[in-house]
Amino acid sequence: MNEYILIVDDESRMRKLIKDFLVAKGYNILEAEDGEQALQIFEEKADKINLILLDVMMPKLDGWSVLRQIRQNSKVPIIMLTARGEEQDELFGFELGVDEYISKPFSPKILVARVEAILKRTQGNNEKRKNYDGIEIDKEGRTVTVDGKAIELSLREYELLVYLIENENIALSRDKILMNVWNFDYYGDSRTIDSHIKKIRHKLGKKGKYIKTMRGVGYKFEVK
Amino acid sequence: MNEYILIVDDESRMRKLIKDFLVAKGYNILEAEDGEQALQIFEEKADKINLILLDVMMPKLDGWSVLRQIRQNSKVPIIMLTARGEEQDELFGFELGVDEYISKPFSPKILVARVEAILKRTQGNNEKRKNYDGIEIDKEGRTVTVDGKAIELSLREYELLVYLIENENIALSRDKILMNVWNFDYYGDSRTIDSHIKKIRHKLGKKGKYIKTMRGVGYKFEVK
DNA sequence: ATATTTATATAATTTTTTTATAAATATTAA
DNA sequence: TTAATATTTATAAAAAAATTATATAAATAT
Repeated sequence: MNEYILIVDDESRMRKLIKDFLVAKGYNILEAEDGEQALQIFEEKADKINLILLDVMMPKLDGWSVLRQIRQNSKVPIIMLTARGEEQDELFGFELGVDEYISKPFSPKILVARVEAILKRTQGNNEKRKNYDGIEIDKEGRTVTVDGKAIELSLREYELLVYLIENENIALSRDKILMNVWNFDYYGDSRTIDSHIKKIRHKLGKKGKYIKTMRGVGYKFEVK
Repeated sequence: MNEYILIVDDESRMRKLIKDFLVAKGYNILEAEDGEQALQIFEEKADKINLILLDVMMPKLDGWSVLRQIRQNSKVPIIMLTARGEEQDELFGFELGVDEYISKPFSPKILVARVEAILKRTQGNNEKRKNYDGIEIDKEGRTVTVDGKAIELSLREYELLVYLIENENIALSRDKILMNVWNFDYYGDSRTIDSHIKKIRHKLGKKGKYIKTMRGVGYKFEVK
Protein backbone atom coordinates (compact mmCIF):
# COMPACT_ATOMS: atom_id res chain seq x y z
CA MET A 1 0.00 0.00 0.00
CA ASN A 2 2.17 2.75 -1.18
CA GLU A 3 0.79 3.50 -4.55
CA TYR A 4 1.30 6.74 -6.37
CA ILE A 5 -1.38 8.20 -8.59
CA LEU A 6 -0.82 11.09 -10.95
CA ILE A 7 -3.82 13.35 -11.43
CA VAL A 8 -3.78 15.45 -14.58
CA ASP A 9 -6.46 18.07 -14.87
CA ASP A 10 -6.38 21.77 -15.54
CA GLU A 11 -9.08 22.56 -13.01
CA SER A 12 -7.54 22.77 -9.58
CA ARG A 13 -10.90 22.23 -7.97
CA MET A 14 -11.29 18.93 -9.76
CA ARG A 15 -7.79 17.86 -8.82
CA LYS A 16 -8.44 18.67 -5.22
CA LEU A 17 -11.71 16.76 -5.18
CA ILE A 18 -10.14 13.64 -6.59
CA LYS A 19 -7.06 13.99 -4.49
CA ASP A 20 -8.96 14.22 -1.24
CA PHE A 21 -10.78 11.00 -1.81
CA LEU A 22 -7.74 9.10 -2.93
CA VAL A 23 -5.62 10.42 -0.10
CA ALA A 24 -8.26 9.23 2.30
CA LYS A 25 -7.92 5.80 0.77
CA GLY A 26 -4.24 5.89 1.42
CA TYR A 27 -2.83 6.68 -1.99
CA ASN A 28 -0.04 9.12 -2.63
CA ILE A 29 -0.93 11.81 -5.09
CA LEU A 30 1.03 13.74 -7.66
CA GLU A 31 -0.62 16.52 -9.61
CA ALA A 32 -0.15 18.10 -12.99
CA GLU A 33 -2.20 20.97 -14.30
CA ASP A 34 -1.56 20.47 -17.96
CA GLY A 35 -0.25 17.92 -20.39
CA GLU A 36 3.26 19.24 -20.52
CA GLN A 37 3.64 19.15 -16.79
CA ALA A 38 2.18 15.66 -16.77
CA LEU A 39 4.81 14.40 -19.17
CA GLN A 40 7.53 16.09 -17.24
CA ILE A 41 6.46 14.60 -13.94
CA PHE A 42 5.94 11.22 -15.47
CA GLU A 43 9.39 11.25 -16.96
CA GLU A 44 10.91 11.97 -13.61
CA LYS A 45 8.91 9.55 -11.56
CA ALA A 46 7.84 6.91 -14.03
CA ASP A 47 8.95 4.06 -11.85
CA LYS A 48 6.98 5.30 -8.90
CA ILE A 49 3.67 6.06 -10.57
CA ASN A 50 1.14 3.25 -10.51
CA LEU A 51 -1.78 4.90 -12.23
CA ILE A 52 -2.66 8.07 -14.09
CA LEU A 53 -5.98 9.89 -14.06
CA LEU A 54 -5.93 11.91 -17.24
CA ASP A 55 -8.33 14.61 -18.27
CA VAL A 56 -8.98 14.83 -21.99
CA MET A 57 -9.61 18.53 -22.39
CA MET A 58 -6.64 20.55 -21.34
CA PRO A 59 -4.74 23.56 -22.60
CA LYS A 60 -1.27 23.23 -24.12
CA LEU A 61 -1.32 19.48 -24.62
CA ASP A 62 -4.55 17.55 -24.47
CA GLY A 63 -5.11 14.18 -22.87
CA TRP A 64 -4.86 12.22 -26.08
CA SER A 65 -1.43 13.59 -26.85
CA VAL A 66 -0.24 12.86 -23.36
CA LEU A 67 -1.62 9.35 -23.62
CA ARG A 68 0.18 8.72 -26.89
CA GLN A 69 3.46 9.99 -25.57
CA ILE A 70 3.31 7.95 -22.41
CA ARG A 71 2.32 4.82 -24.25
CA GLN A 72 5.48 4.99 -26.30
CA ASN A 73 7.41 3.48 -23.46
CA SER A 74 5.14 2.71 -20.57
CA LYS A 75 2.21 0.49 -19.80
CA VAL A 76 1.16 2.37 -16.70
CA PRO A 77 -2.62 2.09 -16.25
CA ILE A 78 -4.44 5.17 -17.45
CA ILE A 79 -7.98 6.24 -16.71
CA MET A 80 -9.31 8.97 -18.96
CA LEU A 81 -11.65 11.60 -17.59
CA THR A 82 -14.02 12.70 -20.29
CA ALA A 83 -16.82 15.17 -20.44
CA ARG A 84 -20.19 13.70 -21.22
CA GLY A 85 -20.72 13.44 -24.93
CA GLU A 86 -17.20 12.48 -25.79
CA GLU A 87 -18.08 8.83 -25.90
CA GLN A 88 -17.44 8.60 -29.58
CA ASP A 89 -13.76 8.90 -28.86
CA GLU A 90 -13.69 6.01 -26.51
CA LEU A 91 -13.10 3.29 -29.01
CA PHE A 92 -10.24 5.28 -30.39
CA GLY A 93 -8.84 5.52 -26.90
CA PHE A 94 -8.95 1.86 -26.13
CA GLU A 95 -6.78 1.22 -29.13
CA LEU A 96 -4.22 3.60 -27.72
CA GLY A 97 -4.19 1.70 -24.48
CA VAL A 98 -6.69 3.42 -22.25
CA ASP A 99 -7.66 1.19 -19.38
CA GLU A 100 -10.86 2.88 -18.32
CA TYR A 101 -13.10 5.84 -18.89
CA ILE A 102 -14.89 7.88 -16.34
CA SER A 103 -17.17 10.59 -17.60
CA LYS A 104 -17.70 13.79 -15.72
CA PRO A 105 -19.52 14.39 -13.58
CA PHE A 106 -18.80 11.27 -11.63
CA SER A 107 -19.35 10.19 -8.08
CA PRO A 108 -16.20 9.91 -6.04
CA LYS A 109 -17.30 6.45 -5.01
CA ILE A 110 -17.21 5.28 -8.58
CA LEU A 111 -13.86 6.86 -9.15
CA VAL A 112 -12.36 5.19 -6.11
CA ALA A 113 -13.91 1.85 -7.03
CA ARG A 114 -12.43 1.94 -10.52
CA VAL A 115 -9.05 3.02 -9.32
CA GLU A 116 -8.99 0.22 -6.80
CA ALA A 117 -10.20 -2.34 -9.29
CA ILE A 118 -7.52 -1.43 -11.78
CA LEU A 119 -4.76 -1.33 -9.26
CA LYS A 120 -5.82 -4.67 -7.91
CA ARG A 121 -5.74 -6.09 -11.40
CA THR A 122 -2.39 -4.65 -12.31
CA GLN A 123 -0.52 -4.83 -9.06
CA GLY A 124 -1.42 -8.44 -8.66
CA ASN A 125 0.23 -9.82 -5.64
CA ASN A 126 1.65 -6.81 -3.93
CA GLU A 127 2.71 -8.06 -0.60
CA LYS A 128 2.81 -5.60 2.19
CA ARG A 129 5.73 -7.18 3.89
CA LYS A 130 8.85 -8.32 2.27
CA ASN A 131 11.82 -9.97 3.69
CA TYR A 132 15.37 -9.63 2.47
CA ASP A 133 17.58 -11.96 4.42
CA GLY A 134 16.22 -10.75 7.71
CA ILE A 135 15.53 -7.18 6.72
CA GLU A 136 11.79 -6.88 6.78
CA ILE A 137 9.80 -3.87 5.75
CA ASP A 138 6.27 -3.32 6.93
CA LYS A 139 4.94 -0.65 4.66
CA GLU A 140 1.71 -0.12 6.49
CA GLY A 141 3.43 0.38 9.76
CA ARG A 142 6.37 2.10 8.16
CA THR A 143 8.67 0.06 10.30
CA VAL A 144 11.74 -1.99 9.57
CA THR A 145 12.92 -4.97 11.52
CA VAL A 146 16.23 -6.72 11.27
CA ASP A 147 16.14 -10.32 12.40
CA GLY A 148 12.90 -9.56 14.16
CA LYS A 149 14.18 -6.57 16.04
CA ALA A 150 12.70 -3.20 15.18
CA ILE A 151 15.10 -0.46 14.17
CA GLU A 152 14.22 3.21 14.22
CA LEU A 153 14.60 5.06 10.97
CA SER A 154 13.83 8.67 10.30
CA LEU A 155 11.59 9.63 7.41
CA ARG A 156 14.36 10.06 4.88
CA GLU A 157 16.24 7.05 6.08
CA TYR A 158 13.14 4.93 5.75
CA GLU A 159 12.28 6.20 2.32
CA LEU A 160 15.81 5.88 1.06
CA LEU A 161 16.05 2.31 2.28
CA VAL A 162 12.71 1.39 0.78
CA TYR A 163 13.70 2.96 -2.51
CA LEU A 164 16.93 1.02 -2.62
CA ILE A 165 15.22 -2.19 -1.67
CA GLU A 166 12.41 -1.80 -4.15
CA ASN A 167 15.06 -1.48 -6.80
CA GLU A 168 16.95 -4.48 -5.56
CA ASN A 169 19.94 -5.36 -7.71
CA ILE A 170 19.69 -2.13 -9.64
CA ALA A 171 22.47 0.42 -9.41
CA LEU A 172 20.90 3.78 -8.65
CA SER A 173 22.63 7.00 -9.48
CA ARG A 174 22.72 9.81 -6.99
CA ASP A 175 20.60 11.90 -9.33
CA LYS A 176 17.97 9.26 -9.52
CA ILE A 177 17.96 8.78 -5.78
CA LEU A 178 17.58 12.51 -5.25
CA MET A 179 14.73 12.65 -7.73
CA ASN A 180 12.83 9.86 -6.10
CA VAL A 181 13.53 10.10 -2.43
CA TRP A 182 13.85 13.84 -2.18
CA ASN A 183 11.70 16.37 -3.95
CA PHE A 184 11.82 17.08 -7.65
CA ASP A 185 13.86 20.17 -7.31
CA TYR A 186 16.51 19.67 -4.82
CA TYR A 187 19.59 21.78 -5.14
CA GLY A 188 21.70 20.61 -2.28
CA ASP A 189 24.57 18.47 -3.37
CA SER A 190 27.24 17.65 -0.86
CA ARG A 191 27.24 14.42 0.97
CA THR A 192 23.61 14.29 1.99
CA ILE A 193 22.88 10.91 0.51
CA ASP A 194 26.10 9.51 1.88
CA SER A 195 25.23 10.67 5.35
CA HIS A 196 21.93 8.92 5.22
CA ILE A 197 23.44 5.79 3.75
CA LYS A 198 25.93 5.73 6.54
CA LYS A 199 23.25 5.97 9.16
CA ILE A 200 21.13 3.31 7.54
CA ARG A 201 24.07 0.96 7.23
CA HIS A 202 24.86 1.47 10.85
CA LYS A 203 21.32 0.82 11.93
CA LEU A 204 21.15 -2.31 9.80
CA GLY A 205 24.19 -3.62 11.63
CA LYS A 206 25.77 -6.57 9.91
CA LYS A 207 23.24 -6.39 7.13
CA GLY A 208 24.33 -2.89 6.24
CA LYS A 209 26.73 -4.46 3.81
CA TYR A 210 23.83 -5.21 1.50
CA ILE A 211 23.87 -1.56 0.53
CA LYS A 212 26.70 -1.62 -1.95
CA THR A 213 28.65 1.46 -2.97
CA MET A 214 28.74 1.85 -6.72
CA ARG A 215 31.73 4.08 -7.11
CA GLY A 216 31.20 6.91 -9.55
CA VAL A 217 27.52 6.08 -9.75
CA GLY A 218 25.62 5.72 -6.54
CA TYR A 219 24.34 2.81 -4.53
CA LYS A 220 22.70 -0.54 -4.93
CA PHE A 221 20.85 -2.88 -2.65
CA GLU A 222 21.91 -6.44 -3.21
CA VAL A 223 21.51 -9.43 -0.96
CA LYS A 224 24.03 -12.10 -1.56
CA MET B 1 -9.18 -19.21 14.36
CA ASN B 2 -12.27 -21.21 13.59
CA GLU B 3 -13.54 -19.51 10.53
CA TYR B 4 -16.02 -20.97 8.12
CA ILE B 5 -15.85 -20.22 4.44
CA LEU B 6 -18.58 -21.06 1.99
CA ILE B 7 -17.41 -21.90 -1.53
CA VAL B 8 -20.02 -21.56 -4.23
CA ASP B 9 -19.08 -22.87 -7.65
CA ASP B 10 -20.69 -25.29 -10.03
CA GLU B 11 -17.45 -26.91 -11.01
CA SER B 12 -16.51 -29.49 -8.41
CA ARG B 13 -12.91 -29.43 -9.57
CA MET B 14 -12.71 -25.73 -8.82
CA ARG B 15 -14.33 -26.20 -5.42
CA LYS B 16 -11.88 -28.90 -4.56
CA LEU B 17 -8.92 -26.81 -5.63
CA ILE B 18 -9.95 -23.88 -3.48
CA LYS B 19 -10.99 -26.08 -0.60
CA ASP B 20 -7.66 -27.86 -0.45
CA PHE B 21 -5.74 -24.67 -0.10
CA LEU B 22 -8.02 -23.15 2.48
CA VAL B 23 -8.19 -26.32 4.53
CA ALA B 24 -4.41 -26.35 4.56
CA LYS B 25 -4.58 -22.87 6.06
CA GLY B 26 -6.86 -24.08 8.80
CA TYR B 27 -10.25 -22.86 7.59
CA ASN B 28 -13.46 -24.83 7.72
CA ILE B 29 -15.15 -25.22 4.40
CA LEU B 30 -18.74 -25.44 3.33
CA GLU B 31 -19.63 -26.06 -0.30
CA ALA B 32 -22.51 -25.29 -2.58
CA GLU B 33 -22.73 -26.23 -6.21
CA ASP B 34 -25.24 -23.68 -7.31
CA GLY B 35 -26.91 -20.50 -6.20
CA GLU B 36 -29.97 -22.10 -4.67
CA GLN B 37 -27.94 -24.41 -2.56
CA ALA B 38 -25.77 -21.51 -1.52
CA LEU B 39 -28.74 -19.56 -0.25
CA GLN B 40 -30.09 -22.57 1.55
CA ILE B 41 -26.83 -23.27 3.30
CA PHE B 42 -26.34 -19.63 4.12
CA GLU B 43 -29.78 -19.40 5.65
CA GLU B 44 -29.05 -22.33 7.88
CA LYS B 45 -25.60 -21.34 8.95
CA ALA B 46 -25.49 -17.59 8.50
CA ASP B 47 -24.10 -16.92 11.94
CA LYS B 48 -21.26 -19.33 11.43
CA ILE B 49 -20.10 -18.29 8.00
CA ASN B 50 -17.34 -15.71 7.96
CA LEU B 51 -16.78 -15.36 4.23
CA ILE B 52 -18.24 -16.46 0.93
CA LEU B 53 -16.39 -17.22 -2.28
CA LEU B 54 -18.97 -16.81 -4.97
CA ASP B 55 -18.70 -17.75 -8.61
CA VAL B 56 -20.57 -15.47 -10.99
CA MET B 57 -21.52 -17.91 -13.70
CA MET B 58 -23.65 -20.68 -12.35
CA PRO B 59 -26.76 -22.57 -13.42
CA LYS B 60 -30.10 -22.04 -11.71
CA LEU B 61 -29.20 -18.87 -9.87
CA ASP B 62 -26.17 -16.84 -10.83
CA GLY B 63 -23.71 -15.16 -8.51
CA TRP B 64 -25.24 -11.71 -8.80
CA SER B 65 -28.63 -12.94 -7.69
CA VAL B 66 -27.16 -14.80 -4.78
CA LEU B 67 -25.20 -11.70 -3.84
CA ARG B 68 -28.30 -9.53 -3.88
CA GLN B 69 -30.31 -11.94 -1.79
CA ILE B 70 -27.61 -12.33 0.81
CA ARG B 71 -27.03 -8.60 1.02
CA GLN B 72 -30.63 -8.05 1.99
CA ASN B 73 -29.82 -9.03 5.50
CA SER B 74 -26.18 -9.78 5.87
CA LYS B 75 -22.88 -8.02 5.59
CA VAL B 76 -20.83 -11.18 5.37
CA PRO B 77 -17.73 -10.55 3.25
CA ILE B 78 -18.09 -11.82 -0.28
CA ILE B 79 -15.41 -12.43 -2.85
CA MET B 80 -16.65 -12.83 -6.41
CA LEU B 81 -14.95 -15.22 -8.76
CA THR B 82 -15.20 -13.89 -12.28
CA ALA B 83 -14.02 -15.07 -15.64
CA ARG B 84 -11.57 -12.76 -17.29
CA GLY B 85 -13.27 -10.09 -19.31
CA GLU B 86 -16.11 -9.55 -16.90
CA GLU B 87 -14.41 -6.55 -15.40
CA GLN B 88 -17.06 -4.21 -16.62
CA ASP B 89 -19.42 -5.69 -14.10
CA GLU B 90 -17.16 -4.95 -11.25
CA LEU B 91 -18.39 -1.51 -10.49
CA PHE B 92 -21.90 -2.77 -10.43
CA GLY B 93 -20.76 -5.38 -7.97
CA PHE B 94 -19.04 -2.97 -5.65
CA GLU B 95 -22.25 -1.06 -5.24
CA LEU B 96 -23.99 -4.26 -4.28
CA GLY B 97 -21.41 -4.81 -1.61
CA VAL B 98 -18.80 -7.04 -3.15
CA ASP B 99 -15.64 -6.94 -1.11
CA GLU B 100 -13.23 -8.33 -3.66
CA TYR B 101 -12.90 -9.78 -7.09
CA ILE B 102 -10.67 -12.57 -8.17
CA SER B 103 -10.65 -13.40 -11.82
CA LYS B 104 -10.11 -16.88 -13.08
CA PRO B 105 -7.67 -18.32 -13.58
CA PHE B 106 -6.05 -17.27 -10.34
CA SER B 107 -3.13 -18.48 -8.32
CA PRO B 108 -4.05 -20.17 -5.05
CA LYS B 109 -1.54 -17.93 -3.35
CA ILE B 110 -3.49 -14.87 -4.37
CA LEU B 111 -6.73 -16.42 -3.31
CA VAL B 112 -5.43 -17.29 0.12
CA ALA B 113 -3.84 -13.88 0.52
CA ARG B 114 -7.09 -12.08 -0.26
CA VAL B 115 -9.14 -14.31 1.95
CA GLU B 116 -6.80 -13.70 4.83
CA ALA B 117 -6.68 -9.99 4.21
CA ILE B 118 -10.45 -9.71 4.24
CA LEU B 119 -10.93 -11.86 7.27
CA LYS B 120 -8.36 -9.89 9.14
CA ARG B 121 -10.07 -6.67 8.20
CA THR B 122 -13.56 -7.77 9.06
CA GLN B 123 -13.00 -9.95 12.06
CA GLY B 124 -11.02 -7.31 13.87
CA ASN B 125 -13.66 -4.68 13.48
CA ASN B 126 -16.63 -6.78 14.24
CA GLU B 127 -16.03 -7.18 17.86
CA LYS B 128 -17.77 -4.68 19.97
CA ARG B 129 -15.15 -4.71 22.62
CA LYS B 130 -11.50 -5.03 22.20
CA ASN B 131 -8.72 -4.89 24.63
CA TYR B 132 -5.31 -3.49 23.88
CA ASP B 133 -3.11 -4.12 26.85
CA GLY B 134 -5.63 -2.68 29.22
CA ILE B 135 -7.16 -0.10 26.91
CA GLU B 136 -10.66 -1.30 26.28
CA ILE B 137 -13.12 0.26 23.92
CA ASP B 138 -16.81 -0.37 24.22
CA LYS B 139 -18.22 0.79 20.94
CA GLU B 140 -21.82 0.38 21.90
CA GLY B 141 -21.39 2.42 25.01
CA ARG B 142 -18.83 4.72 23.42
CA THR B 143 -16.70 4.44 26.49
CA VAL B 144 -13.06 3.73 27.06
CA THR B 145 -11.56 2.14 30.10
CA VAL B 146 -7.93 1.84 31.03
CA ASP B 147 -7.17 -1.03 33.35
CA GLY B 148 -10.83 -1.18 34.21
CA LYS B 149 -11.14 2.47 35.07
CA ALA B 150 -13.31 4.59 32.81
CA ILE B 151 -11.73 7.66 31.28
CA GLU B 152 -13.66 10.57 29.89
CA LEU B 153 -13.00 11.46 26.30
CA SER B 154 -14.65 14.17 24.31
CA LEU B 155 -16.24 13.36 20.97
CA ARG B 156 -13.18 14.11 18.87
CA GLU B 157 -10.84 12.50 21.29
CA TYR B 158 -12.91 9.35 21.28
CA GLU B 159 -13.17 9.21 17.53
CA LEU B 160 -9.53 9.91 17.01
CA LEU B 161 -8.53 7.21 19.45
CA VAL B 162 -10.90 4.69 17.91
CA TYR B 163 -9.61 5.52 14.46
CA LEU B 164 -6.04 5.02 15.53
CA ILE B 165 -6.86 1.80 17.31
CA GLU B 166 -8.88 0.36 14.48
CA ASN B 167 -5.85 0.90 12.34
CA GLU B 168 -3.53 -0.67 14.83
CA ASN B 169 0.02 -0.94 13.56
CA ILE B 170 -0.70 1.26 10.58
CA ALA B 171 1.04 4.60 10.25
CA LEU B 172 -1.63 7.19 9.54
CA SER B 173 -0.84 10.46 7.84
CA ARG B 174 -2.29 13.69 9.10
CA ASP B 175 -4.25 14.01 5.86
CA LYS B 176 -5.77 10.64 6.32
CA ILE B 177 -6.63 11.31 9.92
CA LEU B 178 -8.29 14.59 9.02
CA MET B 179 -10.29 12.96 6.28
CA ASN B 180 -11.49 10.16 8.46
CA VAL B 181 -11.96 11.71 11.85
CA TRP B 182 -12.93 15.21 10.84
CA ASN B 183 -14.54 14.34 7.52
CA PHE B 184 -14.12 17.67 5.91
CA ASP B 185 -11.16 19.29 4.49
CA TYR B 186 -9.34 21.57 6.38
CA TYR B 187 -7.29 24.52 5.40
CA GLY B 188 -4.34 25.99 7.13
CA ASP B 189 -2.21 23.75 9.17
CA SER B 190 -2.68 24.18 12.81
CA ARG B 191 -1.71 21.76 15.44
CA THR B 192 -5.25 20.52 15.97
CA ILE B 193 -4.49 16.85 15.68
CA ASP B 194 -1.49 17.23 17.92
CA SER B 195 -3.56 18.92 20.58
CA HIS B 196 -6.01 16.09 20.62
CA ILE B 197 -3.27 13.51 20.63
CA LYS B 198 -1.71 15.21 23.56
CA LYS B 199 -4.93 15.13 25.51
CA ILE B 200 -5.62 11.52 24.68
CA ARG B 201 -2.13 10.50 25.66
CA HIS B 202 -2.52 12.29 28.92
CA LYS B 203 -5.83 10.63 29.64
CA LEU B 204 -4.42 7.22 28.78
CA GLY B 205 -1.72 7.78 31.36
CA LYS B 206 1.12 5.32 31.07
CA LYS B 207 -0.50 3.69 28.11
CA GLY B 208 -0.39 6.92 26.16
CA LYS B 209 2.92 5.78 24.81
CA TYR B 210 1.13 3.33 22.57
CA ILE B 211 0.28 6.26 20.36
CA LYS B 212 3.52 6.58 18.49
CA THR B 213 4.59 9.74 16.75
CA MET B 214 5.57 9.01 13.18
CA ARG B 215 7.70 12.03 12.49
CA GLY B 216 7.07 13.52 9.08
CA VAL B 217 4.02 11.34 8.66
CA GLY B 218 1.50 11.30 11.46
CA TYR B 219 0.69 8.85 14.21
CA LYS B 220 0.33 5.16 14.77
CA PHE B 221 -1.24 3.05 17.47
CA GLU B 222 1.00 0.18 18.37
CA VAL B 223 1.00 -1.94 21.47
CA LYS B 224 4.28 -3.52 22.15
C1' DA C 1 -22.65 28.52 31.32
C1' DT C 2 -19.81 25.09 30.38
C1' DA C 3 -17.25 22.08 27.80
C1' DT C 4 -15.10 21.27 23.60
C1' DT C 5 -12.57 22.39 19.71
C1' DT C 6 -9.40 25.14 17.23
C1' DA C 7 -5.74 28.71 16.84
C1' DT C 8 -1.48 30.61 18.16
C1' DA C 9 2.96 31.06 20.11
C1' DT C 10 6.94 29.16 21.94
C1' DA C 11 9.73 25.36 23.71
C1' DA C 12 11.62 20.98 22.99
C1' DT C 13 13.05 17.58 20.09
C1' DT C 14 14.45 15.32 16.06
C1' DT C 15 15.90 15.28 11.48
C1' DT C 16 18.42 16.93 7.73
C1' DT C 17 22.11 19.19 5.73
C1' DT C 18 26.56 21.07 5.75
C1' DT C 19 31.27 20.99 6.74
C1' DA C 20 35.70 19.21 7.48
C1' DT C 21 38.72 15.48 7.52
C1' DA C 22 39.97 10.65 6.97
C1' DA C 23 39.90 6.64 4.29
C1' DA C 24 39.41 4.11 0.24
C1' DT C 25 39.73 3.55 -4.54
C1' DA C 26 41.08 4.81 -9.08
C1' DT C 27 44.29 7.06 -12.27
C1' DT C 28 48.56 8.50 -14.00
C1' DA C 29 53.48 8.89 -14.46
C1' DA C 30 57.82 7.09 -13.61
C1' DT D 1 54.62 -2.56 -11.12
C1' DT D 2 55.08 1.10 -7.84
C1' DA D 3 54.58 5.55 -6.11
C1' DA D 4 52.41 9.79 -6.40
C1' DT D 5 48.27 12.09 -7.30
C1' DA D 6 43.52 12.72 -7.97
C1' DT D 7 38.94 11.41 -7.21
C1' DT D 8 35.36 9.60 -4.67
C1' DT D 9 33.21 7.92 -0.57
C1' DA D 10 33.01 7.29 4.70
C1' DT D 11 32.59 9.30 8.90
C1' DA D 12 31.84 12.40 12.70
C1' DA D 13 30.40 16.46 14.50
C1' DA D 14 28.32 21.00 14.09
C1' DA D 15 24.87 23.95 12.15
C1' DA D 16 20.54 24.61 10.23
C1' DA D 17 15.98 23.34 9.38
C1' DA D 18 11.85 21.06 10.20
C1' DT D 19 8.54 18.92 13.08
C1' DT D 20 6.10 17.98 17.19
C1' DA D 21 4.80 18.93 22.21
C1' DT D 22 2.78 21.86 25.13
C1' DA D 23 0.41 25.69 27.26
C1' DT D 24 -2.70 29.11 26.84
C1' DA D 25 -6.08 31.92 24.52
C1' DA D 26 -9.89 32.40 21.45
C1' DA D 27 -13.73 30.62 19.08
C1' DT D 28 -17.39 27.46 18.76
C1' DA D 29 -20.74 24.26 20.14
C1' DT D 30 -23.62 22.08 23.61
